Amino acid sequence: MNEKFYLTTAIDYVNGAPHIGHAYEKILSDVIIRHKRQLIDNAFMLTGTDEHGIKIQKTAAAKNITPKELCDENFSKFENAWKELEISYDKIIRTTDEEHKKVVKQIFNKLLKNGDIYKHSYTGLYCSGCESFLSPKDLTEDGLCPDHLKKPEEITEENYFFKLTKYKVKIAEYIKNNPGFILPEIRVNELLNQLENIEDISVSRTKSSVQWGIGVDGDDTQTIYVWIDALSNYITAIGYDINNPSEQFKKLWPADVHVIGKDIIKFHSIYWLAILMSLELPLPKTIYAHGWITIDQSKMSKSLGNVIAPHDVLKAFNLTEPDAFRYYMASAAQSGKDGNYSDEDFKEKVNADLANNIGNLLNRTLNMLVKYFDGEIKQEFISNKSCKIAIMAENTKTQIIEAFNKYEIAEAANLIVTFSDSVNKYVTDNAPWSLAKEEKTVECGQVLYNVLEAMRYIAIMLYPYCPNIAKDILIQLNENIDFKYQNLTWGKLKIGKITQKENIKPVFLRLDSKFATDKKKD
RNA sequence: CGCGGGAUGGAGCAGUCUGGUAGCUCGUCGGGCUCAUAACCCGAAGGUCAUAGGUUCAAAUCCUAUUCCCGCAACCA
Repeated sequence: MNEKFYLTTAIDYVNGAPHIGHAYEKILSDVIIRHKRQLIDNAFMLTGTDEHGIKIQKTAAAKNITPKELCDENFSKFENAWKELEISYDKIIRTTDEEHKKVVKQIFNKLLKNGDIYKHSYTGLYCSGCESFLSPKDLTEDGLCPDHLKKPEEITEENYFFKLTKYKVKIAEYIKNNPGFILPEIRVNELLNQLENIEDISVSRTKSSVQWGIGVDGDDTQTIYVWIDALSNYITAIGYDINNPSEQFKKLWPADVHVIGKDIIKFHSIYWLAILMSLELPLPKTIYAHGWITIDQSKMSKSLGNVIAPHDVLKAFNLTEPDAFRYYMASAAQSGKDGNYSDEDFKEKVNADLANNIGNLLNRTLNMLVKYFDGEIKQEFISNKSCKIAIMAENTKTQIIEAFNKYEIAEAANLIVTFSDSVNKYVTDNAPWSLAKEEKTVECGQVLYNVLEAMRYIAIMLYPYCPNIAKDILIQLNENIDFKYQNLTWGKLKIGKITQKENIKPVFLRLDSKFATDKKKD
């Protein structure tokens, strides 16, 4: 297959440790990329960390370590968190990578050469406590810095500016002519309004105020600011080079989707587009903006002290695999909207869907297969593609692919559960236990076959969310571990003796409420 | 009038763009089943869809006004 799919996540600022907000985006992205890998061979996921800037510099100074040491320390926290959550990225880029820094300098130079970057001095109110400029509306009524209660000084600084205004019209046209470029669509108008008021942006800081960053070639006084440094990661990571772009870059670019938070849409759909236009590169196909995760209905913040790390959740519920957390996160919020996390909801949702609905369905059916047929699926049990369950399975599969194309990840998860629901009902309606008693052997076997074949569909469709549970289901069905959609057609379930009593075990156990209670005591 | 989101049975939400019997999950109550992970299936109770007007044969849905909540603008994805 020649098709490719290139997904990127936002890169995280390594000024602290990862929390479930960071995790939410990575899980959504990972679910998408795993789904795409089920359909095509060349699906690539990029994630990374943003490591430059004044805040890192200051935090490091406060801890009496170098900025690089701080970045290394925090980077490994992110790396470990993603490992624990089984985020299957193909590459993780750090903006401190030598290759990245080299290409960012190239990009800056090219923009300069194009005449899109110019030097300009401006005068603003500078607070030495914040070490940054404040706008008049940031100040208190008395004209003081709200954080330091000091009067900012008026100083003049010379920086490089990028001619964003030059691309304003082209960007607006691109957004208008490409429905689906910004998802969810509700953000489009918001963005077009912002675009109206856009001005040229400063793309450097004086070295005297920010040392920790990529320097401008041939200008010792300036450090490249976040826009060009951070946004460029999407191309530098896959081998972009002004003079000699890699094969991988040629194959993957443009990105199929940039998965980002709703707060940074402007930077991606305006700033980033303008930079790409100036570089004369193709533009990304979609910018998908997810909402926030709130904790017990309030926003996660350091000051409220309600920041939760993904590891804490797994630990609190004594989970050795991330599946339940992944499932919950990916189905917590409707596409693009905010979602909420609470221990109660988490427990309720995964118990209901993964244990009671899906897990128990497999369990009850395999038990019947052992009880009535000694674990053997016989040739005469095979049903054809026109049976009710087969049609439902195929429809669900189709709908899931459609939902993923629209990045409706939670909605796709619901389709799986709804299907599993119907199969549970099918079992009750056909009561194989009664058929067995009445010695309607073939009919009973056919019902079990339909359910187990449905389970195979469920396993494969569930895989992007819950890779371990999906694998467990296939193992218990004695199937090959293969999650490609290509092989997902009705009637391919293996026949013969597939299991015995000792092999049947729950694929997901209900979360015991006492774990949550214990956690609160800590 | 800073910008944006929201208000729907006990809880959490969908439905609002494209008006036409108010829906889902969880919880509660009653029943069923007995293959299963205190599971699964069926049924019931419970909502004048924030408020007040308006348009319409018909409004949760469209229009106008009002009230309340929550984000952003300020650590934080």
